[in-house]
Amino acid sequence: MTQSKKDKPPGKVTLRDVARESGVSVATVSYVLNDTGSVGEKVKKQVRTAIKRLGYRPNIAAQAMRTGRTKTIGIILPDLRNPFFPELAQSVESAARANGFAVFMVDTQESPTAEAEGIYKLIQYGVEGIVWCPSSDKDYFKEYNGAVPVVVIDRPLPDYDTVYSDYVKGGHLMARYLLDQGHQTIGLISGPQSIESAAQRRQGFLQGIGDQASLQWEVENPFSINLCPEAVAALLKKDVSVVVAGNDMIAIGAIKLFHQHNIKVPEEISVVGFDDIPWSEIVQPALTTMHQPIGELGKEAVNLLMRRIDNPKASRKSVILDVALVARQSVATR
Amino acid sequence: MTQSKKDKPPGKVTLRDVARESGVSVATVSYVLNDTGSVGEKVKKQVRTAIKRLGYRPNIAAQAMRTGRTKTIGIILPDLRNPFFPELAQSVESAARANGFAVFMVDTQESPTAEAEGIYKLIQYGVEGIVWCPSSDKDYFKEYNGAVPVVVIDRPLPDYDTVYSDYVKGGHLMARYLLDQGHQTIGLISGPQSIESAAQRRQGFLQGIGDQASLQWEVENPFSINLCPEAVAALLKKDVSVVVAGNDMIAIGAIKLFHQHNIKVPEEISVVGFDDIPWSEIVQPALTTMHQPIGELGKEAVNLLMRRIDNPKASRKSVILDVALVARQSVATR
DNA sequence: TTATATGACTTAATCGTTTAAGTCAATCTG
DNA sequence: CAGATTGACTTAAACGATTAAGTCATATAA
Repeated sequence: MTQSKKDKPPGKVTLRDVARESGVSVATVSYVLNDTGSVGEKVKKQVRTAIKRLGYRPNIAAQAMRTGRTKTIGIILPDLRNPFFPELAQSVESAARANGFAVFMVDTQESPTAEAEGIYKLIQYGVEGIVWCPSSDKDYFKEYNGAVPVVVIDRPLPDYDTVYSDYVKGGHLMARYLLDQGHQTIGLISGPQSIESAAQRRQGFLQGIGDQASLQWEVENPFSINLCPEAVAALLKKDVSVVVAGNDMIAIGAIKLFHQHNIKVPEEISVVGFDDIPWSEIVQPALTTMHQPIGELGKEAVNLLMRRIDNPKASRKSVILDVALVARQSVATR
Repeated sequence: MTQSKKDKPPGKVTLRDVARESGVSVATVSYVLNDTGSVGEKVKKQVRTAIKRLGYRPNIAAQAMRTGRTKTIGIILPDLRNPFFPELAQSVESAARANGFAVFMVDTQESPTAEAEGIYKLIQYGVEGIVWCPSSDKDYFKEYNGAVPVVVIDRPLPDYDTVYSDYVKGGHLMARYLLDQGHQTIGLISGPQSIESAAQRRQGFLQGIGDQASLQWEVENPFSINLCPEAVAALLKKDVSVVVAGNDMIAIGAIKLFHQHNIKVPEEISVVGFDDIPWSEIVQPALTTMHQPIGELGKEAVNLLMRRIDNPKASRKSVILDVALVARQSVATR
């Protein structure tokens, strides 16, 4: 029993242990840890070496209970298998980490109940804020109103801090580009119009086109690689020179369909997407699309969240990020 | 001031509030909450309605401090942008949630320092266990030895519970398949041989081939879509009928390269991968590859972790999951 | 010189739970 | 009917940190 004190399981070293080791009170140790109070240089040194020697780490749960701050945030995502989200999650996590926060991830797998439960759980775990990518248009936070700071990503909801890309401009740019390339007949597969971001893309695009080209048909499709029968039927009419998809997933679905039917992209029909997900580079032909700064979105979301955590009654703020066309090989010049 | 008690911020309702509201002691409330101790039915009812009325939720930080259990685990990933990991993360998160655990995600972005820091942080946050996908072959847990249960995913490390796919069998199956398809000349781009999983794939494949076909060349490449110059040079020799890649990312890199050089896949050269990541379905031609049950991996990892959390001194256990060939269009019959 | 401020600590209350130990009536035992 | 048991609670001590308030020399001011 020579070292009865020392073989505590690591990570279970407490403030009290450090205090005993360095011969001062726990308060003093806490003061040097937080650099508050007033502590003499000599004692500071002693305490710090004791901390090193014992390998002390503050217990965050205890800290949280005392101060009410958990130094955690949550991120709620619809589906990590959708290639848009991993990058977002990554950027949120790294930005949070840079701010000294850890992040709870909840992937709702598009289930509304999971979304509601996830929010509930996160609040229970005491997160100081939540980055929320809504999977439906339901506002599950209403019932927890103000319980916790929230910033909404990718969907401009009226009651929250939000961050999203300039979809309207994106639509515009895409329209101009296609006109410049000489396209006159257009088919549009837009995303679910109940989703604000899908609606804005559509609106921006239509405005951009004006009466300079004709919209042959338009169908609505989920943001998915799987196309609804109406979309398939429309695509196979082959009466347009370019298909404009609500996002890259839909565009890739269209490319796959064309390939199955031996329709050459872009020689016979051009296809464009929106988002610039990683897939758009590896699909054949590589997809011309509108780049969204996904990483920036995450970073900005965390910024907004930190701002609101510091000042819960700050006025609502939205940040809108810029988009840019990336021309690859899925558009032909007419 | 009619409702001075009721407008506490939600989520800030405490046991004490419930106790006051229902006219019993906090202990009693705790007992009905945990269904321990002995409490009369009538009081139970009272307490429960008080809980409902006030919207009480236990404060996990406080619970954690008292019981030492945080009901959280961590997952450490090398890079969410690598399409292998989102699905894994998703399955881990949902399995954890099913067990009543929340999960901290840390994406190290392949940085060893981030990996070390992440582990450190997770322990500090008091996670009860960690699912670890090592990004290098460094064992950062050694220094925290036993501080926290760990299960290693995808890489069979000797000192931990591990879960991975049957890479050797996968290599075998792939070899047999290619032989069956009449391939005689093979080029191999294997993954980093310092990584156990890459080594096992290679070994299984080579064994499977035996002397029934000739290995024209072999190069080592990171698990990435970007090919090293040696790999590019080898591929462009066009002296093989099939290229066997260490994983799907490498395979897709090869397909891209062939496409750039107008080499037809699979007509001129066949390509196979390993993993069956989502990308392999959308690349052109769709990739023939070895399916790993990624979702199962995550689920099993959580199982192992729960087992070890319940019984920290259980004997080491590894689970090896089955693989299956999925034949798509990137292999031609000779 | 006496009062006062300052610096360097310590004491102890507190955060929201859990839980061992106590209390006290009602019930059971012999 | 006295003593032991049980059931239904309450009291209070933790858990590991933070921090307001207190103590007590020593330095400064008047």
